Amino acid sequence: MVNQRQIAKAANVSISTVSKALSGGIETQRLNPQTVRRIHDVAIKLGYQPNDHARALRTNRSGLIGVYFGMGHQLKGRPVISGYVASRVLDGIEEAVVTAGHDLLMINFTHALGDPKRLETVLMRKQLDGLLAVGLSETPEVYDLVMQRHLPTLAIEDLPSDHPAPSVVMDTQRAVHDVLEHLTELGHRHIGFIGPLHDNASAAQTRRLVELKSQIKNRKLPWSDQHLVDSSNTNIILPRKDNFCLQDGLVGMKQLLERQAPITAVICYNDLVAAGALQTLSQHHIHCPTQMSLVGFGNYDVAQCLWPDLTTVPYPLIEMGKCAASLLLEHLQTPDAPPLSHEAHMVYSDLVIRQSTAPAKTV
Amino acid sequence: MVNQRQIAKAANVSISTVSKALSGGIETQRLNPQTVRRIHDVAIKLGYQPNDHARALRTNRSGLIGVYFGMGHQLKGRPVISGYVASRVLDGIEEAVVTAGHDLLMINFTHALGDPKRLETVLMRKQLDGLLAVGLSETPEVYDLVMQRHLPTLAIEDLPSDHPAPSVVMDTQRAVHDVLEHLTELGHRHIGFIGPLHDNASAAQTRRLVELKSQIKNRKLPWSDQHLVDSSNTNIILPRKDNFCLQDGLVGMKQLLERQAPITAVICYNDLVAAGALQTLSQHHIHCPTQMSLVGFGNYDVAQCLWPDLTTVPYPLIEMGKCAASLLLEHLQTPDAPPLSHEAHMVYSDLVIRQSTAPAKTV
DNA sequence: CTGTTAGCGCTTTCAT
DNA sequence: ATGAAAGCGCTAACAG
Repeated sequence: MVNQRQIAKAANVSISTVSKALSGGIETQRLNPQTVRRIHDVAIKLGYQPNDHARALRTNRSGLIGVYFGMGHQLKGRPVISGYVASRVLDGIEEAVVTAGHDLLMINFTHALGDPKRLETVLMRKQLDGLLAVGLSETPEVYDLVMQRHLPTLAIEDLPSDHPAPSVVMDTQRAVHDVLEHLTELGHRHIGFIGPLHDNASAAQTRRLVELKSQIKNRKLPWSDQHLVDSSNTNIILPRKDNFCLQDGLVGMKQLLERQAPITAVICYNDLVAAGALQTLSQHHIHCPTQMSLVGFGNYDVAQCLWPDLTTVPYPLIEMGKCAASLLLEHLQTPDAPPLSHEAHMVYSDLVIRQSTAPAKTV
Repeated sequence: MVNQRQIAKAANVSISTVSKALSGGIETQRLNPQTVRRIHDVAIKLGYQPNDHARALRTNRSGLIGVYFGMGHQLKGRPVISGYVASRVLDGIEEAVVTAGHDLLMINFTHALGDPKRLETVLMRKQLDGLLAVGLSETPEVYDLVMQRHLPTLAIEDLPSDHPAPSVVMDTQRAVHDVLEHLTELGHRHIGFIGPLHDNASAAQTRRLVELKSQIKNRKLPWSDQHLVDSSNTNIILPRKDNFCLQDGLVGMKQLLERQAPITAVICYNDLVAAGALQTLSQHHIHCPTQMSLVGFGNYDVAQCLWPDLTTVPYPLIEMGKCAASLLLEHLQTPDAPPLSHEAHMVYSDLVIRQSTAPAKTV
């Protein structure tokens, strides 16, 4: 393994000159350009790569960004990273972090559910430069920890409600707006909503319903308990099995139909739910979209595999990961930067209109 | 940040005694148990955590495992980690690595497609202890690199065909056996196969077809070009868009039907393809499973969302990741271990029988 | 059983 | 414009 000493010897300079020449910073400019060039040439010829551990030890900066996933992403020992949300966010993060020349260290709690100690441990041992956190709201201790240690941190999507942290979130308001705009343009007025039928709705899922209610009210569309199915409303709490979202849709749509309300369009809290709803519709011989329009959420792969394929609001998770990572890295690269802004950065993506929505039947 | 010196002072011992006491190894046992206990107490009271960089610098072992994804996982700039295969494998790896007290460093080539230099760089800078590689077959240079550097490496699923590397793969033979057993028990004899209709079949996908042909022959089932649709066979090469697998199924099943062969069951190279095939069937008013049985591969989420839901062979990717990581870590923890065995470790998971397969029509 | 010492590779004053 | 030297926190060889 070639180090600076060997370069120094080969280039006939001292080891500290080598360090300065290769640092690329202001120090480099103070050196004789010829010396710098010579050192560079030697370094390349010898195939030099700096030792990140030595550098980290000396400078207290590791070049590592940590990724933390809250407990919601690993409920009941289920895998974390292959989850819909986690994998996409991670993809965005990875792209931005690697592009910026940093490296990504996975930290999570698969084996220590709800134990923020693990994060603290990694933090101390690995000297993380920053943290990206998905699902902070469930573990305020983690938030306290990073604040106390002044660890630059950005929350993604799911931030502690009581302490507003620097964060990147989806623009739910706009999403709901676009869905309602689309449906009302098609002539729908009685619009139903199928929400989580289990006891573990995420902050983002909750936001969707709150926002929907508010905008439905603003638009003066009809709304009552009849239009909504979720566990607050029905006392149905489905077990959270592998296919729990699908079940929510199957059961939710059944509920909705039994009520015989004059609903012509249903919004589902995600695409899997919509898939379940679609199955219930076809079992009841109700044709989608001519008799009932359906809107999903997320633009999952499933959305394209169904027939009819789903009109849906994409959940720009990759973008969100990328955005959060970029903001964090920019912050880190600015010396004496002011603390990260506590206002949420909004990310959005346009409604994808497919075959599951059609004009409302004119009665 | 508390270090060993502070512990030494507080416990009235020398710094090297602290190191020995906390090492947990054979050195610890040579010390006075009382001293060890005292040092431990102090360490805990002060909240000591070792500095991994210092340790790595000193010992040349970083405690880091790298994960490498080959180019197939990031075709045309598409995201890597959120891919079906990558995310699941990663999940298994993460679990095993973190359980064993190591940490996971993401390395990949999102921004340096086909550039093994990037791996080399990370290797040198970060002193990786080992590597887990998914998709090695596409980049033999990477394989050469790790061999040359004696970096303990385990390939997952996709190994270089010419040089057999230590690897973990799915037991394709058994998978195909179980599918054929199931179908023949149901009375099917004319069995079709829809393979990749694009020019980038993975090694695993190819293996499935090869194995199928071989076992069909052994069972003396009818087989001809009529039973197969893939790009070698039809000159159809679909563009690899977002939903390319679905398209393969849509188009592939159409081809198969046009041939009017007496096929009663079709195996698809994955569940998304089966989803496409199902759509084509319903457009042609052919009922699945009574008129045509369908078998998928992978047990994707989609498989459960379809109607009928799919009989499918699960692809035990999480298990495979876990298995590979465990093997690697075990190897690393054994001093003077012999090189990793070059024989492939097999992982398997049982056929999931759902609604898309039924007895063959007796003509 | 415990302490002294050297040094891993790098950055960073401080001198020259 | 360059070099000498100190030291980041830890481990390991050696000495006592």
